[in-house]
Amino acid sequence: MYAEILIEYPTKKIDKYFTYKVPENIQSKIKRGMKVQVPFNTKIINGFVMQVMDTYNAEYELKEIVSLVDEELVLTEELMQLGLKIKEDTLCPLITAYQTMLPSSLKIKDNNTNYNYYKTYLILNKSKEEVISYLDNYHKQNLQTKLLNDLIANDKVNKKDYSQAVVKALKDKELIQEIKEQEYRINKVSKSDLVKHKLNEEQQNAYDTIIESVLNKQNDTYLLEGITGSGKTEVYLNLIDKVIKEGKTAIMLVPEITLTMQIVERFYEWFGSSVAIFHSALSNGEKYDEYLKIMRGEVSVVVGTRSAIFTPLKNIGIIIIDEEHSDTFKQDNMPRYHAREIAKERCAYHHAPLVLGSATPTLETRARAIKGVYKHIYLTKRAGDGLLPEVKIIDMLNEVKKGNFIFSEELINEINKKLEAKEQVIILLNRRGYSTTINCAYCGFTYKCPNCDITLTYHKSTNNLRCHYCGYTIKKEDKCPNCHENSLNYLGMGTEKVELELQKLFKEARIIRMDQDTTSKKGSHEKIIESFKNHEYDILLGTQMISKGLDFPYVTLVGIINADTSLNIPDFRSNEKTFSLLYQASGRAGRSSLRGSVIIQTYNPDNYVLKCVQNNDFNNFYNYEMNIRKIMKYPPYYYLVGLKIIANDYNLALENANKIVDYLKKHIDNSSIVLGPTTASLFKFNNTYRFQIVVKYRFDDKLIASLKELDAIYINEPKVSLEIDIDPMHI
DNA sequence: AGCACGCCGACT
DNA sequence: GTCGGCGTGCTC
Repeated sequence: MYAEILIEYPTKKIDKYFTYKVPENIQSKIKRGMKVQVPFNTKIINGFVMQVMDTYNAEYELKEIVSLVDEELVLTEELMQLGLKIKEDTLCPLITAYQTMLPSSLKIKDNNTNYNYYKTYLILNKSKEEVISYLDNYHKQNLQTKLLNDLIANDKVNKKDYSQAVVKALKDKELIQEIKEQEYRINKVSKSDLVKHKLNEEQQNAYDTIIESVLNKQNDTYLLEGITGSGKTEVYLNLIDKVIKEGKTAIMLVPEITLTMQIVERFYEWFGSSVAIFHSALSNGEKYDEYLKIMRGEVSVVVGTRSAIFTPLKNIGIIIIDEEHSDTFKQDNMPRYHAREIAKERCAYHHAPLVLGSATPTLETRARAIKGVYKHIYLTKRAGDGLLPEVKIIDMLNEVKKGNFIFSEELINEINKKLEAKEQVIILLNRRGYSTTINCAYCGFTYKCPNCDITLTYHKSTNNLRCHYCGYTIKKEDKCPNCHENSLNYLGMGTEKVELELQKLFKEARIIRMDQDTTSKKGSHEKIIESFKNHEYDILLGTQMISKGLDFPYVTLVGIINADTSLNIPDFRSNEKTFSLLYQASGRAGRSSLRGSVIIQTYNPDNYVLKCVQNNDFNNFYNYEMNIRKIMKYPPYYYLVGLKIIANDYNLALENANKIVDYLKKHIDNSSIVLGPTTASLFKFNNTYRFQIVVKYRFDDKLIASLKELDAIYINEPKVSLEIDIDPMHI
């Protein structure tokens, strides 16, 4: 008997199967998808069984498999096939695809840690009658008596509840013994007095439509487009409830669990121990446990982030992706997969519907829904009595003239009012883009590429501005070309500075800040959110992380400082991102019966994106932005591929980048557009130089083959590496 | 990926 | 004369 083995090394150079002999003692157990140990070159390493064969024509002596690593862990046939698909779609080594499906504790690589978690219990070693008669003759009222009585009443007790000495004494008397039981680290039970909100008409309608697909085993994709606060979660909960009652399972993906703890709690309340959660903030042991529960078929629902899409649930009845526009669903290292695409595959396999939920879906998704590829369901009303907030746009140009650089008069007045009324305020400060962009402190002017409509990136060494899509370059002037002020070196402001300023203006206010610095510790997210929710603070100041999914009933004002910064990020999606960010942030205001208001400060008060946010008008924004995408040939009208050429030597990188451009232009369809090479957004990083090429295409059956060809060439190129990102989220 | 083999330079 | 630099090639 022989087996084809996929080796653990995640490199394209050995992305193939190696054949081994199967020794007698494991022949009856070995199966496709199992983890084995094999001798490889000079070492013993792990690998996956890809195929078991009775005969094999070897040209030389084959080595033997050493052992099976884990008989319980078998990658299901579904996932085995999914791995091939991922390799095909993202051009990664096959083993990398399988590795990402497994929690790190189970990955195919050397680690022999036993993640099983045991709890030690004490049980009686003699019959209850014997112990009772012992106690009758033993009159001391001490801890030993207490423990024995406890055991008579409860059969088993937790060892940790009693001291080592007491346990030892009774063990020596041979009255008790210890037992170990495997325990899951996370144990939740459902709430018995659960309040289930009655669905409103729209929600009920959405539910009825989608559940039809579940019951008829139809592989439909739905876009559930619901305004903030329209109660999408309630629809999900009801759908999943029904799916479970049908004896099936469900996966629900969320962008970031820490920010979505409120939703997870709802899931625990409904489904208790039938829920497994899965995300990166879990410890390895916790992940191992949750994975084990899923593998053993002990749970029906998995709630988690991107990687949860690979959990080995059987008989999936529905997959839901909440906040489908979030870019966390695309992995930005190998394999560069998008959870939405994986979800489609899995739903097709299980004949189950996929639900994409968002208030601001990506244009790609919405375009498909409008074309009828996806089924489009709207939720247009807030679930409670809440009204959508009133949005005001403040022209910061006027404020700067008055000397207000950070807070406008209007915002200060409104904050004061809210503080007096004992209501809460959220201040959102836009993070600056990672690239160096230049804008004018007085009028907000930014340099844009005339060809790509992308903000230009500043290069200090050459004092010029460059488009990192097409390479367009312009010299930086001293004076702003728009308002002619000498004010072009404006460098935004950080959350800390704003916090200081805020504290100065509102001396009595209790302010809490939430950004990268204050949330680095595990659990700090939840702490900040919890304490703000409990009204221990009046003002929450933070970056984008405060804009998503949170529900604070007493927040009635959201202030957005510097709405422009995200518009200026050099990315074709920056309008979309800005709309979504501001719209989501606005949605934090007035979620209960109190009417909320939103103040947006900007240097571009007439900007279309902001106007659409003001009118809560996603539809209008969509039409406007689709038009730009069409003219500029961006998704969803064109597909994109991003190529990065990385080398330690500037000239080597550039030469190869040029070669690749030539190669592509020669080999791919001439309806496709090749842009670049140009410096990548992180041009010089870690002493390596990065150049970038962007391909825009509509229909090109030669492209993928060419990319594979290039990929194969650069595998054997030691000094230059090539990274290909098909369907990138940003370039 | 990891490791052995191999062919060149400056040292106990 | 040897130790060790890393470039090259192979792994069932």
